[in-house]
Amino acid sequence: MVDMNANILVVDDERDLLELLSLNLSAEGYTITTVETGKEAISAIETERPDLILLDIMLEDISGIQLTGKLKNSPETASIPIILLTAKDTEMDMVVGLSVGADDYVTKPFSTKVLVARIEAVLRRAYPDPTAGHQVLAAGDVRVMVDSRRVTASGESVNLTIVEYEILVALIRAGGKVLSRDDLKTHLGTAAQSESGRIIDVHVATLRKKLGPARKVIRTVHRIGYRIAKV
Amino acid sequence: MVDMNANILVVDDERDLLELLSLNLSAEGYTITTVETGKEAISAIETERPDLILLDIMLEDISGIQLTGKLKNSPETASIPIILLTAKDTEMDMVVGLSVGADDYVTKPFSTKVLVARIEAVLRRAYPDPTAGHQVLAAGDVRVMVDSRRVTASGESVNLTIVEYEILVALIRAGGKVLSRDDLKTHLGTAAQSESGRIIDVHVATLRKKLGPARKVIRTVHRIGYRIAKV
DNA sequence: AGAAATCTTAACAAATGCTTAATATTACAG
DNA sequence: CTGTAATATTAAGCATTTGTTAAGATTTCT
Repeated sequence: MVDMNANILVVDDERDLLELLSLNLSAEGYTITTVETGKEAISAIETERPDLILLDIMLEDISGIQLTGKLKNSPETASIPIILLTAKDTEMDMVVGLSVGADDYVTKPFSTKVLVARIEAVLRRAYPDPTAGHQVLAAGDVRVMVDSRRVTASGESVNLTIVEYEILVALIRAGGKVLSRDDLKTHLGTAAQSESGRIIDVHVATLRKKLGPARKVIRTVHRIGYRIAKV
Repeated sequence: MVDMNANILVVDDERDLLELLSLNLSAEGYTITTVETGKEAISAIETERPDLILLDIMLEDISGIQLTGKLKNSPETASIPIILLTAKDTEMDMVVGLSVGADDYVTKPFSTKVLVARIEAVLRRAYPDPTAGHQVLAAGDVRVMVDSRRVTASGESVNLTIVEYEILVALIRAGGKVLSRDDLKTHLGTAAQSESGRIIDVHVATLRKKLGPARKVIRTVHRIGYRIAKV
């Protein structure tokens, strides 16, 4: 379970259903907030910051689909998963709902068991286990996401070429140890020939340029090579 | 198991077989109703509303095939799955039976084990697990409804070929991790052969074209492969 | 079997980035 | 402080990689 205490907002204009859900979902360990109209929902989202929204497709003041579109188009709320509650006979609406950005739907009537299963599936998808973490290399303000080969410097995303990337990773993995230009060439596979000398210098130059202010993590060691600054 | 307590109607004019099935299937946890004629079957279907019908192809008053056609043509009964029981020497009939709408067939004589396996397979197909949920994959403005294999880009429905779809899903499931062209070929099963490399490029091109403005969710990683932008 | 859709191959155009070379700047010895 | 060697930077040519298109091969559907 991702978050046993997920904060769920239920939006529906049937009081009976609200009461029922409130009771059953609380019993499952969720924190429930209920509102009856789209307007109330919007303000509740701001104040409660729910982890998940259960949204009836038919509300009094606005359609659940419109509200979904609205929420999914706003950067602050786009990441909040939404499960639509629909009647069986509104399958068309449901398809539209999904294409507008809803994460799942459940047709009424539904059992608590089914609903809880869906809720957990959606939560699991929306909030992946952070402990499963992807490998991240870091040096100073520079971070390297190994899986996706993405690099950030001072929080900014940076686009490195394969050579620049390999040089950076080799240096960080060396953990402060000095790597000679030949060492680096070896890491690049281009090692064997090691003909002309200035290649690495050029790549380091472009790498530093792209790193911007964070460039200081790459230190030159005169007559020896390069190393990562441990700070 | 979808429904351990499925209600099964057995229609056959051999009493011995009825008794045998009744015994064995009850032991497997199913609720069994048995009748000997087509006429009885029709009234039993109305009163019992069975989840599955085991139907002998040769009855006294009506052929199992005719009955199948009748049931599959009536809206109220069309969704009830039917397994035909046939003798080995009536293979022709069996083919006709399937074309009329039967869901499966078993040739006599059969073991309980085989029959139960078929029953469960058919039930699983007819009554999918409601807790399985309707998974939706998302990346930027691209959404994939896994159930229906439908894809939308910027809200517009998009028609993808199998290969394009598989590439898209593989990339999204990778969650931003870079997939090499070989990785993608593996996902397509076309991995082993197909030496020349440009295939994936072409499919990615057509995929991007179809995605329109949302094409930017597929990023090229030079010399490595492709990945999904986590926008 | 014929038609339509899809997959694959091949070719060329465009872009990317590696490398070279030429020039500017910095580090270090004396 | 000055000269020399080492390093940094920049720009441009060239090779590789990728994007795209169209035609042929294959599969699928009717």
